[in-house]
Amino acid sequence: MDQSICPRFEKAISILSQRWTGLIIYQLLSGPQRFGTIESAIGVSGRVLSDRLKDLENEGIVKREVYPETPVRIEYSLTEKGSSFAPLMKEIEKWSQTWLNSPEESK
Amino acid sequence: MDQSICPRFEKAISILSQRWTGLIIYQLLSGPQRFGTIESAIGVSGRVLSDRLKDLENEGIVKREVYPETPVRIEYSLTEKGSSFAPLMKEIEKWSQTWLNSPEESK
DNA sequence: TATAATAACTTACATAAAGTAACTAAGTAA
DNA sequence: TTACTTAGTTACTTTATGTAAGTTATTATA
Repeated sequence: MDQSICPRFEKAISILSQRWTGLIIYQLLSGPQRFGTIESAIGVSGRVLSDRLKDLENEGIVKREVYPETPVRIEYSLTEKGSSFAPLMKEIEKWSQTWLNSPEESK
Repeated sequence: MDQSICPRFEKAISILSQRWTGLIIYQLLSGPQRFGTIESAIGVSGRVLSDRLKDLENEGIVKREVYPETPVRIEYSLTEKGSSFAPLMKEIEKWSQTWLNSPEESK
């Protein structure tokens, strides 16, 4: 199959091209948040959000913290590795503002 | 569902988070290429590559040109809009080189 | 005591997206 | 007439995602 694409680059792309991961990271860039907040902010289903957060935790991008209040509060936040996506997100924002005009016409 | 994410940003993310589109754009950044070349370079199936190229053409990101040689040669290339992904790709590369170390351990 | 509320998930099931491999079309060449 | 090549498409299988109900733990309320 491939013979020339850098495996690190491919890995990075595979993270970003998995549905929802980009938005989850973007969302967490605005600070630690709970499961339900992320869910309703980006419109992902709980089933998939649960999967993604586990994946991102395994990648060392997201950190999960439990606060034993009542009811329990669990907060997800970005690690340093996760926060390092900020410039990338800025680039996406920049691209979108330069090249995407009417938000309507995109169906 | 969501109430605060910029629709342009969301659209950009939705392009990038669709499987294969990032790699297809990246691949085309090295110049115009034929269907079969892209297919084997990134390891995507023809069925999906066909879909994606149509989508990207509709988005104005990719251009399709027919050369009636024998057998016919069809070349896909990036439009200006497509080429403008270059800085974004550079950021992904940069991120991957900073944060992804051993290409093995990522299974 | 029993019922209800809340957050964070999980499970079972249905639909959509992607992979695989065989097939088609057009234009030669053997 | 058969075969070759590129660029797809089609039929079918597997995987990913969506939907909605259920689970667990803890506390409040009737």
